[in-house]
Amino acid sequence: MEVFKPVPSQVDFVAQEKEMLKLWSDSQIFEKLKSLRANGPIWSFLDGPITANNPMGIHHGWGRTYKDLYHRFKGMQGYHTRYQNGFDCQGLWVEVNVERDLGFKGKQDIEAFGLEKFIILCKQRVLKYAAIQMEQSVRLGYWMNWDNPETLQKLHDALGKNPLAEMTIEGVKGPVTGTVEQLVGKLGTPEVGGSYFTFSEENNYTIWSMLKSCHDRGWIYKGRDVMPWCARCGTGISQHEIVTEGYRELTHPSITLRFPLVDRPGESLLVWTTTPWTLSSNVAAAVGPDLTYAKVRQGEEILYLSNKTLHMLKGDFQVEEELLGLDMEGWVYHGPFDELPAQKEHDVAGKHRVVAWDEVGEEEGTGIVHIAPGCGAEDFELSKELNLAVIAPLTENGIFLDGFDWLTGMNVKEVAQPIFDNLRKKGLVYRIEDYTHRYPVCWRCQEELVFRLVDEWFISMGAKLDIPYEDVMEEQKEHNLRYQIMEVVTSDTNWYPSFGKDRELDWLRNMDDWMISKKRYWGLALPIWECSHCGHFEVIGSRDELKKRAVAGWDAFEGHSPHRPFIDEIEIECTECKKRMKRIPDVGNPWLDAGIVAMSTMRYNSDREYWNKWFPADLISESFPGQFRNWFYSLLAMSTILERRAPFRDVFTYATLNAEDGRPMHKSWGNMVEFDDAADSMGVDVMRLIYCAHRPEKDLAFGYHRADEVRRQFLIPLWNVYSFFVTYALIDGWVPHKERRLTLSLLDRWILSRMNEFTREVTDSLNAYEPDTATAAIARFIDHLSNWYLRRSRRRFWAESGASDDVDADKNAAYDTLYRVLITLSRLLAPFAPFVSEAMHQNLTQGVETDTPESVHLCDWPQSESIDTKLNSEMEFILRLVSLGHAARNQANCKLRQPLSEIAFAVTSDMEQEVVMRYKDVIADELNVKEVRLLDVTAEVISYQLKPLPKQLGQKYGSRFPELRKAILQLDTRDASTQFLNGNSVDVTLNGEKFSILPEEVEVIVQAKKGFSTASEGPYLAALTTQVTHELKLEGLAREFVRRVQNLRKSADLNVNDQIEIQYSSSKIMAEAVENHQVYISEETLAENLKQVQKPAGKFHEEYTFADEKLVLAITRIKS
RNA sequence: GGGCCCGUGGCAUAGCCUGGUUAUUGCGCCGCUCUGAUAAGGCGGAUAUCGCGUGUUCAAAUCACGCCGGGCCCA
Repeated sequence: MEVFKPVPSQVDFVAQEKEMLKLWSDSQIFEKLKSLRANGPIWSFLDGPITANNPMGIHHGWGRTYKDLYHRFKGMQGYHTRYQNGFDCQGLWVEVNVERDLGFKGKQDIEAFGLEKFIILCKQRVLKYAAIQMEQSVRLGYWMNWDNPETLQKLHDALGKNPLAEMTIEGVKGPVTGTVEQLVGKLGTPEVGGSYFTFSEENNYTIWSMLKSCHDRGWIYKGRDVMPWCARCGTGISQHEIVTEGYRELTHPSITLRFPLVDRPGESLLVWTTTPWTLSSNVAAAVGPDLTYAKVRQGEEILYLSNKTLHMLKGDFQVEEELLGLDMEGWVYHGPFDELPAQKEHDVAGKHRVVAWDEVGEEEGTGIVHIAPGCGAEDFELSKELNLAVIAPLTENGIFLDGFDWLTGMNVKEVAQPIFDNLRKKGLVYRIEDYTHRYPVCWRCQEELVFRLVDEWFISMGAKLDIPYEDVMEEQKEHNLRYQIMEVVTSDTNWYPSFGKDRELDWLRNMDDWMISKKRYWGLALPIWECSHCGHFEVIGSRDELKKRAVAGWDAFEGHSPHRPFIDEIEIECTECKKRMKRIPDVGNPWLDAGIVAMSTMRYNSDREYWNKWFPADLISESFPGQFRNWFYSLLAMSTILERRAPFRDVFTYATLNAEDGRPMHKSWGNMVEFDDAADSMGVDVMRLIYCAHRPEKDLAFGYHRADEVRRQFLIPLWNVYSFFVTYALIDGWVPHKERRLTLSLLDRWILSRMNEFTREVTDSLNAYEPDTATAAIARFIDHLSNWYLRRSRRRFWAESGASDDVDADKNAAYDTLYRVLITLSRLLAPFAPFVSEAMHQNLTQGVETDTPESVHLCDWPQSESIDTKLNSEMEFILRLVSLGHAARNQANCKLRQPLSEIAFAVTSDMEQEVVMRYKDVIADELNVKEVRLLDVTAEVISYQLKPLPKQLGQKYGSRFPELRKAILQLDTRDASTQFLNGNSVDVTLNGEKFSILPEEVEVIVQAKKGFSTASEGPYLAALTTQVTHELKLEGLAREFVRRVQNLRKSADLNVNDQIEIQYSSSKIMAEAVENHQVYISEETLAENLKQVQKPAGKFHEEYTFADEKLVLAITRIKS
């Protein structure tokens, strides 16, 4: 009976991953993990919702790997966790895609299509992509309480047919029945289970209660402001969305034009703008009160502009006079569009005046700024200060309103040229030229934004006090949300990397009030009812409250989710004037949806006991771009509003994923890697290891080359150690035994001690949120295991069983050690590379040890047992010396296969000498030398060099170090070196003062005399004797012979225990070598027969020429 | 203009908190080499004024200040 299944050295990792997925699903491993840990301590993770709008990208894999890494780590440590993924469902990004699918151009198309149908399509899109992302996540090995994708598909289809039809789906504790729309709204609830969806009723109504809580404190208000506006989407873009990704480098025609002065005929202000459409609404021109302006003559006319912008004038000019901006204040000019009815209506025509404004600069333009308060945010601010008229020219679709004569009905995008023509006719144009600048665009549809005067709804963040946070008094915080949030961040949260906290606090310090409304369709229905009669508004905090207050429309709404259009039917009575109030048509900012989840998904309003158990989250994790002002912010804001507590304890953040060339991934640049492709060609273990090995705060260059590196570094050596183990265990019929009385070798004891050290490193690094450090420790350990422990232990596994008790005992110790290491390694690796570790676990334990869990992921996290630090550092030291030995061989150009008589080492202390001698067998084997000894530092050293160690001496003697150093270098080198090497101090006299220099304060660098090939590093020297005697040469040739046979065996694809017959013919010395080492060769190659013949014959045949020797070989398998 | 991060061979990176005179590792390149687990591995070589400047110090990649450049975030 075979215990282990044979493990070939080559494996299809991707196919194996798919087998493991099947195993997990067939055996319900994840379900078993959850029941296993059901009574464990709580570890609360809160997932940041992924937008369910497209298939998952490769960058999502990064974050999801971290999330899964920590879930599995904590799971193995015994923690009970919620495993709830989240989908972000509501908002403009879903709408934009649905519009695109339908070929819509703007809001009118949606209105014409019908809101009811449109909203259903939005919900369907979310369900469709949520199902796709789930399947991708499962492929990644991400263990969460996933919904059944088929159920989502069923809901998707049913929603399209009849949202009010009855339906039954499988819930957590049995079937759940309701209308399709109700069931969709219940996704993620305790009843239905699975991922949370931000469009759920629970989520929406919890936001309502939060908004009500704000309103109770007077923090909700309707503001009139000039906002960046997307005319295509027909909505304002809030400060939270516009920054960074909302700007593009664009070129527009800019115009410089004259504003003729009323009381100064022939004289004009010179004004510059990049947005000619705003000239229609000009009311003033601003000058910097302290700037110097020039009165300039050009031909017949007089122009005014600031001194530092004179370079923009074309042609000759004479400065006639200089004056301060202050002097110009109050001048009146003719506006460029005084003839428009809107200008007359606002009583500005002919009354435009010059105003003083500190913000005016001279970097661009003319130092005189055209002011249109209805078209610019700063202009609007200024208008409030100076009581200027506000002319708002555009509809929400960017069309000129009535009152603009020939402009009325034109699109803002198309008016630049007609306006230039018009101004040219009026003789106002001075110059028109292209200008490139950063201009805001809609972050979703890329349309250029305009600034538009709108009514929007805000949550007041509280005044910005111009003092450091530490100086804000308790009573100032009391009514100030800004400082309350800063307070919870400061006292209750830890950020990894730590600078995240500073970034968040910086955002909080500077942010404006939170604009929560959007003039769109698909999203949270803001629960604000407003009286058109008296202007009073109320915020409704729950469905029940709404039902009580409803005086109309409830029947139409009943049975529907709280979304448009049905929610809009409901009217309530105004408490002030008793008239009917209607809901404002706006929907909510989507960060309300994502930010409430620390409350909603933890059942804040439905099961307070549960909430108390799971809130706050122990960990949240997302990438930095955007999240400091978005999700982190909204989570903090809402939790502070409701509880004045932080919603999480630790935040683990990471940077941005780029393509391998370091640039962002872009379909058209050909550097895009799709998640599904990567999963199926590099494999997800490799993908996960790329992520885990990377420093989180640095941008990650992701690609297939990196994947190859990672596979080579981790999976291949790991797999081959495992394959080696299984191969020989099967040959020997070795199985693990509970009862172990082992005589461990030095190497066994070392690798076990290293394993414990490594266990501690991985555990500590994960606890410190340094998965990259943990992964580096894994790489180091695999390297030690494969390239040292196993390479130096292989022979023990080949020894023939039954030869002697000692040999059997040693072999058993080797098997047992390697087995234990592989078992522990598979567990430590499980959170990082869950598939390959599971494959190893399955084969190594199932059917072998009855009490081993059926999956590696059900195992307990390994504990670090005794670490023999002395042993570990000794071996570190030996590895250094061995490396020097290899270098010495390389120096002599002497291949390792050629045995040499001896190697001698120079080291720095008695202790090190003792270590070398204790490890001489290992060193001799590795370096293929007959003898390992210490260099005789008096007889065999040709030169000495003293190197005073600055660290020791500098710290001890401070500023006297340079002189002391000089004095040491002036000592008799040979004499002093010998003293130091013998462990004695040497006295140095400096200005009559005596200093005793200790041996550990000086490095002695020695050079061996002729006859050795040497390599050195600092004070360490490896000196190799390179003479090759005839005997050694024969031995080397015998090894050459063996090597050739082994290559033949390998290319013949023989099993490692197949017996063979060898026939050979060769030159004379080679023949002598074979004869002298017949036994050795036969043993090494498993040769029953070794025959010298004229013409070697056999199944596998090869001729070699090397050095001066010729060899013809043939081998035949004779039995297996 | 403000906050945060970063600048190290051709490229990518470690070290910086806690200063020590020969700066880590990987990729790529060249040479050598090992292998009855290894699609690998090992040894060596070429390639770095550690962004620039000033200061602190016996000593600066490391600490401080200023500047330059890049990134993220804000104005």
